[in-house]
Amino acid sequence: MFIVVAEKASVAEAIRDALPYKGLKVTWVRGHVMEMDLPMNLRAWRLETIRDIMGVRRFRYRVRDRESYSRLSSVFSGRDSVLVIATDNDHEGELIGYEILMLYRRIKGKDAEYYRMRFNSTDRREIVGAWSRLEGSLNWRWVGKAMFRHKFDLLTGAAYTRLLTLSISKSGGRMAGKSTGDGSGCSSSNSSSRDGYSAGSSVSDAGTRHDLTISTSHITGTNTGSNCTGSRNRSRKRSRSNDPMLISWGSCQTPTLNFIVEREREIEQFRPVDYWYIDALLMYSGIQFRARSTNIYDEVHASSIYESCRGSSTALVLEYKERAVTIHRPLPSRTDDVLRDLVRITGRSASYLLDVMEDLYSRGYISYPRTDTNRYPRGFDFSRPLRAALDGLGITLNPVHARPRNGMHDDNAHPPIYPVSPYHGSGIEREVWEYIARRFLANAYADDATLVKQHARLVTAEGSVELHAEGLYVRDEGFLAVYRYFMPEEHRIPVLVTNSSVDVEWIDLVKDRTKPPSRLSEAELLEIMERHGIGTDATRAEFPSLLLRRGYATKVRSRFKPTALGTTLIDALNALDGRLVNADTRRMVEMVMRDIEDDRIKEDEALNRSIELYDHLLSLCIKNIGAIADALSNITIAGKQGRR
DNA sequence: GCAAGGTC
Repeated sequence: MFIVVAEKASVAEAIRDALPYKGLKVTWVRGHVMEMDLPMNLRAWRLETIRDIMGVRRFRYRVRDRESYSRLSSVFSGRDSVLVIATDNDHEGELIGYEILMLYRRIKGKDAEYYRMRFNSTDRREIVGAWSRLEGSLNWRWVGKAMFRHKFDLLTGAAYTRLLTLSISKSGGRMAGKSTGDGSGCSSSNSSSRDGYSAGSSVSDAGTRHDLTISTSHITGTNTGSNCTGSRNRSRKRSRSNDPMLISWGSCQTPTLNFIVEREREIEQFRPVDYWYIDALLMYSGIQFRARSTNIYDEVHASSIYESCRGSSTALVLEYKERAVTIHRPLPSRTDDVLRDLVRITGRSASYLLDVMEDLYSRGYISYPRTDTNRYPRGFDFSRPLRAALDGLGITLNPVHARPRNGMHDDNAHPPIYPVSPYHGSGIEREVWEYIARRFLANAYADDATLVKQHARLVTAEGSVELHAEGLYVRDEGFLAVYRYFMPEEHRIPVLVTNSSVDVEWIDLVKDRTKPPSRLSEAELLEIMERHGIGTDATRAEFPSLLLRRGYATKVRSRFKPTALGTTLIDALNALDGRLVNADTRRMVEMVMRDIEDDRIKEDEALNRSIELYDHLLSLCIKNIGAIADALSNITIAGKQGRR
């Protein structure tokens, strides 16, 4: 009996439909089954043990999804069961597969046979194809790189967060206290005989060893609380008023906050400058159009120029030019590009929109929504997405071959997002589906658009002041016909002839001043995060919301403004070492992950080397913690009073 | 009570 385990229920269902065979049982988990945590002796938050965190190399692997864990346990206990790992085809899916394998081999023995099934969509043929080419092993380099990231982020995140949080509570900034002890039902009050089982060496393949200790106390214990695995609750959490103040640090959240603080600094330091320009309304063969001079930064000079030309009733055309500009059709849909556009189009937050995509995916309307790929694989079958898009949009198209414009990104795990079946519903789901369908058509079945930019240079009859007029119109609509989201606004000027004369309707002197850059919108923040490799396509959307919950930033007219707490935190850390706040940490993590994947370094050595630097920076923080804590405490106490 | 990564 093959036991096929998918990463989520919706995929399990698709597999069951595609492979309706006897002797095949499909079940599922819900993302990670296990969660990495610090060993028990470091459970308590204490300043004295913070340095020890960085030295941890044996991790506790806790069961986080008890329901999946016990369901799998009982299925694996069947006498002739053989595991087929059907988690997502990416490194995090590989790690989830490893978690499943650990459990399987605890039951079946350390050499028990298993298979890995790889597919990139829940499309029936894709699944049938994957079943026909099962692999005999996990990709251990993928497991290793995912494991490295988990460990690095846990050690650094826990150490810095505890240091910052504990030191401000020491210096009097602590909020109304919640006990940090047990009583939650989540502790290991029931010590099972299997507690402390070490899985490290028993499931290593291909020379890969992972020092893990499985704690089974959650499974066998009498825990009824749901908050042990409550990631759902976490994201709903709004108020911090009853929590002890938490000052968190993380390789993704801190650089994201830093982007917001940096922008605020630019705005604060901005000094506006006054300038003037000549503005004119002109007319040529019955068509009105605007023209203006370049900016003049001196008031006296501007006035004299204006005085010299204000009596003009005509202007002379010095030059008229048209320039064709090609607007390329969009690339295949990657999560990041799609979210950024949809945030602009719908005004909803990226994390919400990703939920909507997840929902459309699980109901079979679009392909897997978390992808970093914007090129189609060789042999990709466009016919079904095409039918889905045309049907769902009510468009007819003469049969033509797909000729997608491909990008350069490939995560080697998922194809771009494409429509799988027509969605005829309404509301935000429809908006999202429609965007994906339209983008699919625009990319693979439409031409680039051609715009024409017009530029005219004129000179006033009196004073000889040079004026410029700009125009824009669409020559070939191309993909814009099906993808109207960011349609350029047409504003034509008449086609002018050199040396001809145009009428001046009025002429004016306008005063203006240079403006500071605006605060970051969510779309801009996401774009910057992506450019710096902060987060993944699946998680990036979460961080802006997290910063709001932590009280590091607020949203003012849908743009991000750092709070005093956020600014103080960044300033204090940045003063010690820029690497504590900028995107370097993440860049390093990404690089090391690539090295592990390409077998240039082993996971344990990668961890030692990377932690070394952040251990050094930690001791720097500890040396200076007095000043950091004072600055933060002043803010948090003031902030607390301010909220009352 | 920590991170970031999955999914719900």
